[in-house]
Amino acid sequence: MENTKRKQEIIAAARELFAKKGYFPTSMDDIAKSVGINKASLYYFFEGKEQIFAAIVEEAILEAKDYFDRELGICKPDAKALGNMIDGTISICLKNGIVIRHVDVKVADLQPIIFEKILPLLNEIKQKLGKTLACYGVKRSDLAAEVLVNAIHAYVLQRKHGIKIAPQKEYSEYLASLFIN
Amino acid sequence: MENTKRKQEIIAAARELFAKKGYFPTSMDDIAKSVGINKASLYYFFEGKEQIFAAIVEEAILEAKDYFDRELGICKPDAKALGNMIDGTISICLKNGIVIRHVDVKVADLQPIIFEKILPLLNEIKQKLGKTLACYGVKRSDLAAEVLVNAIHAYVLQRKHGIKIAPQKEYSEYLASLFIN
DNA sequence: GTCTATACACGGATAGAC
DNA sequence: GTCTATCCGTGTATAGAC
Repeated sequence: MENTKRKQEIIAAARELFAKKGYFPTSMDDIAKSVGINKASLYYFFEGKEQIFAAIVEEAILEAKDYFDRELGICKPDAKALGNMIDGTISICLKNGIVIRHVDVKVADLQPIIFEKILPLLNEIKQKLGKTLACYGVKRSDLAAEVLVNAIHAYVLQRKHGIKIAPQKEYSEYLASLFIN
Repeated sequence: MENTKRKQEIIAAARELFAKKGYFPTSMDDIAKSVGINKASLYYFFEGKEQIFAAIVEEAILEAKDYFDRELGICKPDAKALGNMIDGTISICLKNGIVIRHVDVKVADLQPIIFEKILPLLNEIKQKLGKTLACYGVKRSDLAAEVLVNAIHAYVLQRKHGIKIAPQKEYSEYLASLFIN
């Protein structure tokens, strides 16, 4: 039961490295060193690199889904509320950086199962976001949701890599203002 | 002089593969097979994998810069014109898919020179786009440019990987309508 | 220019001692 | 659980014949 702690350390270290350097450039040795154990020990907890990745994705999906289930239910036609929701979304995506990089998963040619877990979630979020926006009185809410998700996606991607970009709060509020005046 | 043709074939094949599978998962053998020659022959034209990548980036930068120098000069405050410009941008990015994935370049930990070539271009485009939008009467044109570039970025990324997303024309027009009413 | 053959490094993974 | 040692596949790159 208490090996769960080590396992969690590994997931945390790997999440950080994958998000920062990418899946392929991160070696098992990198992960091990970051945790402070020997490479071989990783295989006591996980079957392999893919399984570590899968665990990260699993965890991130649960957390993201949880957040959106809470936040996307309400309908408060208010630019400020929308701005806050966007801000929260960015924060969550920054933490679980890997989720937003779903294309990388496909590119990685890992177990397709992983990819097939993420895509439905993303679509579900888009759907819910669309409904929320519709209730906010936004026209073409389907496209609006698409744009919103994309704008967040790219923002997170750049932030993760230290590329200079607008402050999070400002960006979130501006995004909200595009859809609600 | 006429080895330029083969060189161009290699660049084209590699561009396609890098954009589709990513830099690391693409092997020199993949590229060679795609061209229809032996792996070893690649080294007659290029010093190595990084150099092929650099050549792609070089070419893409020139083409993109050329396009934007032509398109971003004019100021025609018209949603239709803006929609067309966005549409053209997406097309160019789809062709030179790799440019838009500038984060991958950083992630790849290739010659930093490459990355430093792309970032200024991207910023230049953002700048010009901002000016154009400002002249279109868009308020907060700096943030608008950021959002626009990001929305395009993510769109291209998903298209490249066959993820179902709104049709290009529709998406472009909707984006334009967000900024110009 | 293009090939075959091969050197060589790196990274994922396993065996087995402690 | 964690280690050392090692295997082995893959992929970049080179040597050298044609």
